[in-house]
Amino acid sequence: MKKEFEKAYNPLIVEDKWYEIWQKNNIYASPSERLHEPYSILMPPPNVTGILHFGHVLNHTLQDLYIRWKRMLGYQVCWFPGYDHAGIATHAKVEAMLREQGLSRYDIGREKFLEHAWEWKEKYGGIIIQQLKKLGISCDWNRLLFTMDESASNAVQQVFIRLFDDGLIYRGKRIINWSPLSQTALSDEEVEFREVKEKLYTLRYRFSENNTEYLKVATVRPETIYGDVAVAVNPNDERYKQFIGKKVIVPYVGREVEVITDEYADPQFGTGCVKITPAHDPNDFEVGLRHNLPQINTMNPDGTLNEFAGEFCGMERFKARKAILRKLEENDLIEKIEDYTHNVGFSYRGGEAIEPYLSDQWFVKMKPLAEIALKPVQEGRIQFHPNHWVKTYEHWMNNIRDWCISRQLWWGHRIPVYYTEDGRFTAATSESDARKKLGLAEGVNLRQDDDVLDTWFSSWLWPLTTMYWLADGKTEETPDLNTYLPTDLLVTAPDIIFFWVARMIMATMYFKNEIPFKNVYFTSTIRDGKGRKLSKSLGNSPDPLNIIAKYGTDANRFTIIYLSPLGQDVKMDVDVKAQDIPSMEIGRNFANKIWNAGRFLLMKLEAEGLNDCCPANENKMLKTDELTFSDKWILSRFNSTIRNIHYALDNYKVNDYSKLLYDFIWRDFCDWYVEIIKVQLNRSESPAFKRALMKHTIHLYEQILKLLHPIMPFITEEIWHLLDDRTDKESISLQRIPDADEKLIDNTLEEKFFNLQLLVEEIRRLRASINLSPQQKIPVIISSKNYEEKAFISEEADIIAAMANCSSVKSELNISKPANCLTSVVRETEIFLLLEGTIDIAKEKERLNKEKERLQNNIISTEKKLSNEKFVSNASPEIVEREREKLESMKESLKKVVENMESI
RNA sequence: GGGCAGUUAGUUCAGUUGGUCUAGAACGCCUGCCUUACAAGCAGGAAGUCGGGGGUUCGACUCCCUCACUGCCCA
Repeated sequence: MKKEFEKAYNPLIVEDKWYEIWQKNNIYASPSERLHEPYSILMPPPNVTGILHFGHVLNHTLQDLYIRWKRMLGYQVCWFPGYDHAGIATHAKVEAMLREQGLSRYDIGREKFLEHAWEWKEKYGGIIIQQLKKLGISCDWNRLLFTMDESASNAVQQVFIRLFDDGLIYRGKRIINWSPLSQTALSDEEVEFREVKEKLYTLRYRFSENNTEYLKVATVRPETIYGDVAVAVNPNDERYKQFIGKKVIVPYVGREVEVITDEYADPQFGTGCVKITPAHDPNDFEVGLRHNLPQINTMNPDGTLNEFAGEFCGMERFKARKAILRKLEENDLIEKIEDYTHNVGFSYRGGEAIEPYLSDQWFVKMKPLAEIALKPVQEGRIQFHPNHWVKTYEHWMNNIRDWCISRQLWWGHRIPVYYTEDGRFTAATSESDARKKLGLAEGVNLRQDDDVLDTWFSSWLWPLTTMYWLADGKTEETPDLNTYLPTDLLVTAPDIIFFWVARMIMATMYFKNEIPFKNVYFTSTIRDGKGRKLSKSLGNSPDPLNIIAKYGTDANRFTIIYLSPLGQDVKMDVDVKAQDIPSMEIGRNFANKIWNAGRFLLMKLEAEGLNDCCPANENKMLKTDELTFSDKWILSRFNSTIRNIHYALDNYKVNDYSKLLYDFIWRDFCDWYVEIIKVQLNRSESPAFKRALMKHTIHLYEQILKLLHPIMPFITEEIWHLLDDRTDKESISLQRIPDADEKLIDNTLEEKFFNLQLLVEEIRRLRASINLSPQQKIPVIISSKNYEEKAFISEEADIIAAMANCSSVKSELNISKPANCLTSVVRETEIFLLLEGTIDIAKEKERLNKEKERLQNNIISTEKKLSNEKFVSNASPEIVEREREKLESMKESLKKVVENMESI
């Protein structure tokens, strides 16, 4: 036997070895020119600061599964990898590094800061890419794209200029989501809302003309009172009609403001009076615009109050809230304090509470883009899996708001807008280009916008930049675009449907009038045993690399697919302390099973001296007329499995794919067929036949490996090489995956084999009922109901004997029960287990009685059904006929059971 | 408040257009086995009134209504 076949499969060495060989031979490189039918996938670019988590494992396994499957189907596949520059996250890392040296970014300046950022990226930025390689993925690493690469940056700049020139990008003073921690604006999608328990303070706004009277105004943010410019009531609120137009004093602040009416004031909320603070609340901002109110910004970018907040200037916002409340309290300006639960926005990156903040920012006008992006999804040109995400997508598109794209950072694509000293501006590729657009003379001084673009402003171009669109800022058509756009599949977590999926559709539709991808697969969310999302902050996520080291990549890949049904979350027990996920044993044990099946086949070939025998018949397979019943059965099962696998993958039921393979390999192939070929080898005297049978089985096994390869690439590659003399340049991943041969699928034959399995299992059950040890082999007589079955049983007697551990299996036609035996009836066929010693009559009677009762109950319910005229007339004839046959068969079986009971 | 999922053995899930479904599998559990590929294994077993209620139908896990609970998304 080949020494490589250890008793247990050890994935560690095998996996590293093959990934290196694949890389060395560059077998997953994809040409730009169209040679065959293409199939492409865009890898969602991981964040450059990121590290591998289980979401990546699932996501990349799915993508690799499809890429490998399609590659083996003969498509020209291309999987585009890359990573993004993660503006805020990277910026924060570099600033933290500087802080350690006692420096701020302003101390060293923009240029030096960027040098540091690039250094950081080179040093730590590749970690996630290296980790992804551990997953065995077959993307084309030659195409690795970073969003800040020159080619992608050129496209980003062009896109900004074009959208600006088309009037789809504008600059404006708006309330945006401000991150005090990162000191930058965020888009709406980067804000996460969470329920927070706070207090609702009802404050007293005294009337100017009569300061013993006051309006009660409820607020959760008393620290913003310095920005109050009005108090609003609903125009229909009878309670306050008399106060409209009157002046009130902002408590403690002392500013006199007017009572105005606006629909925004909700009579149901609080007292029905609401303070209006246009610079600190998006709704108030709108109210302010409607009523021409001033906007008083009382906060600094770092979240401290500014000089407009009087004595609280410089105080952090939440500390200021407490301090202001104390003052209000002292001055008897608080009416009441209630518990109040509401949603508060938090930064997606930094996690701190978002500040609605008034500032100048750049926006993309989304309405026109949403319209063109909605169409292909509604028309089905882009399909979502599971489909129900379409509704979420539609809702977002129909209620879309403009996208804030400017970020007050240095790391990222700098906004290509140039300003004159007198405030004119345009978007351009360079200063001189800008001068031309503005009609200015060569020497005129210009200043470029300081801000950079949202990282997603580069990610939304992913379908284009990965294919070198506008790589030089000019070239529209590229070979890659011709070959691979639209791509076929996008696999992504559902939480970035708006961030990314929707916007890629917008960009690709707008700039290319083409869909970016045909299918979007939304992955499951991975949760721990308690149903909590795996996350760093909860500390419930083991490092996937540790789990891989323990169980192997293939095992991880298989298990995670096996456990993740389409559209539902995956729950796995995790043990972070031990860095363990016990359910990974499913995949590991399965890999070991596959391994040992291969080990057995090669051992058998060698042990029987078959590998050297009959050189003339080197490649001889079994001829059709040499196939036994069992050989035909496994071929039938195999081909229907292939058919079902292709169907499952075509319909994104990856979970079914893994289960089909698991069941077929473990149950049909290993438990039954491999055991049966042992019998078939034993009963033959002909080495030539034996060799042909082994060739046949090994060929079948090899085909199984191919079907398995997309999900377990390493073990299949390893075994495929052990089965034959193959060079490292050859790879199972480049082989053709088998197609189902419908001619070999025979349901009648499978049904017949199923009956044989029932007989074997019933004999085993009889043996177990009297605790026979495996050493005690007992003779069995099977009494068939007809001649055809009797012949079949004698034909397969040796297989039944081997599978059910009998000393002999004798086939008879309708004989009556011999003395001293255990009996059972399986679908009218009787089994007699001949015993030497005495049998436990009471126990046996009890067992048979149970069976009798079961049959009787079934007979009664079936008779009831058949005596129901409405059933007979309404149900389809086949159903009625089936019920009749069932009834007859059960009656016959019952008769035999009763007879056997009586003759004990 | 609006929308979308889901609720089936101890656990995680299958269950295709309603009729071999008196509901399957895997893991776990119990029993017996180191049977010449595999103890990471083999054989056997126990375990569910399919979330509650109502309806349609000859027939409902499956279709409709309603309620409850869980999760997600958006206000």
